[in-house]
Amino acid sequence: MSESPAPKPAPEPAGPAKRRRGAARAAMLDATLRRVRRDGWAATTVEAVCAAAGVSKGAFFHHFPSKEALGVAAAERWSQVTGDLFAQAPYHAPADPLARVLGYVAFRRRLLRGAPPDFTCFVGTVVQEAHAASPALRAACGRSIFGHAATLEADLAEAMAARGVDLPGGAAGLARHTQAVLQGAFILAKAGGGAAAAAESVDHLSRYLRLLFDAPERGGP
Amino acid sequence: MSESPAPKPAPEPAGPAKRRRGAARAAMLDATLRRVRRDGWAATTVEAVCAAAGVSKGAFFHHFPSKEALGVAAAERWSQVTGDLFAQAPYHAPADPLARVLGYVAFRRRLLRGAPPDFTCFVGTVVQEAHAASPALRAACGRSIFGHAATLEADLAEAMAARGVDLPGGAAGLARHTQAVLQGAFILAKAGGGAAAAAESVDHLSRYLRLLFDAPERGGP
DNA sequence: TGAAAATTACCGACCGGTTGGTATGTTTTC
DNA sequence: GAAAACATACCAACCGGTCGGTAATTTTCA
Repeated sequence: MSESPAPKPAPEPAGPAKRRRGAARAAMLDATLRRVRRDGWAATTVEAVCAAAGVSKGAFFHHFPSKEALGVAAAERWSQVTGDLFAQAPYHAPADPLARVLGYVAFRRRLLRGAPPDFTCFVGTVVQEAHAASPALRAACGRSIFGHAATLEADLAEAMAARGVDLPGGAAGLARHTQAVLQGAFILAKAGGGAAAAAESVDHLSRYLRLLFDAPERGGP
Repeated sequence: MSESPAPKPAPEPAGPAKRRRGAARAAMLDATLRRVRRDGWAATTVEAVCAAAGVSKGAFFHHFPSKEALGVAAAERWSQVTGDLFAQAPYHAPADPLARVLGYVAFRRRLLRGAPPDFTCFVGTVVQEAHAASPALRAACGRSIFGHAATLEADLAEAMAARGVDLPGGAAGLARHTQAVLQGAFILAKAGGGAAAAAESVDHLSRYLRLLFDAPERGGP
């Protein structure tokens, strides 16, 4: 999936202060999410993760067999954190499925504030760097992105059925497209456009959906 | 900008065979484009570039003061190679500006074949990895992406004027959105969707443009 | 014109810092 | 008291970058 606010303003003490047993793993995961979104996957060293999490290198390799395994675990945590965020978001309330879909896009749009590290997607960042070198990481990121897309499918399918809209790729294909627009928006933001450039694209996505569902007779290519 | 076929099936002899003087620099640039599209920026070492180009490390640092400088030069070469490709493409022929715009999208769609390294964008890949660490690289990639977007602006503006379409971001904003969709399509391809997932999104982009220009009264948000 | 001079192109060994990973010891918790 | 949860010290490989040197090319000027 993509994007979210800080996955929790956890205390994260700089030193190995007193912490609940087993908290080290979670601290390393959170540090990984934050660091990678800022610096990228390759530029995030395990020592940097350890320092940010306030643990030693020995602790790191006690919990994770390799940096790659850390990435897979972090991608799964990303899926969970963002999954919760979107599950609890208010856009599910409307009875009209189209309103729920547009509410989702508006919710995403509202998250686009601050600098790229604040709103860009962990798994989107990682998959671009690691897709060739690490099948396991690629798969974990793919599950996150396509899994999140799948959460939109039901609402989209319902809206399409209600308004008689038919598309070549179906609701699933349209759901994937929403994620492509978001991921591309993040790239433009990183290329210098900032949150404004990303928001612009999300606005176009919203407009596309409204055109699509207001004028179902103007179907596919 | 984004994407293209192989930037030239140059001979690129593996060894330091007889070559025209000064060809080393071009060979290194081409090797960089190919390697980075396959492995990413950080995973592409200067020694790998040298090996692929059939030159020594000494030659590399004779032509480029640093790896970062190589990246900037490669981004500029990417702009030039892809600029030529699109300038010579046939989609400029139609008299109707909307036909030219849709021709561009169809042309991009046709390029989506093979594996991600064959159709993804060099500067899009680099900027995601290097935007935080290297302002110079970020700027070079930004120029490439936004510069390519600007080549669509005139046709879009003409089409909008001809059909009475008005949008918040104007023709420039819509041009940037096309690039966001393409960049996002590449991410989905790398996440496991392959060329098919990318093509699906480009189809949605084409549909958006057709809806937008066929129904100008259904304007912005 | 032609050879000396200067510049450019290129080579490959080497260096110092970094990085992922390991081996081993110590503390904490059940 | 044993096992899990840490910490410390260390290592080998790697990577960007440097350096002294050589060959080819171009420029200079008698």
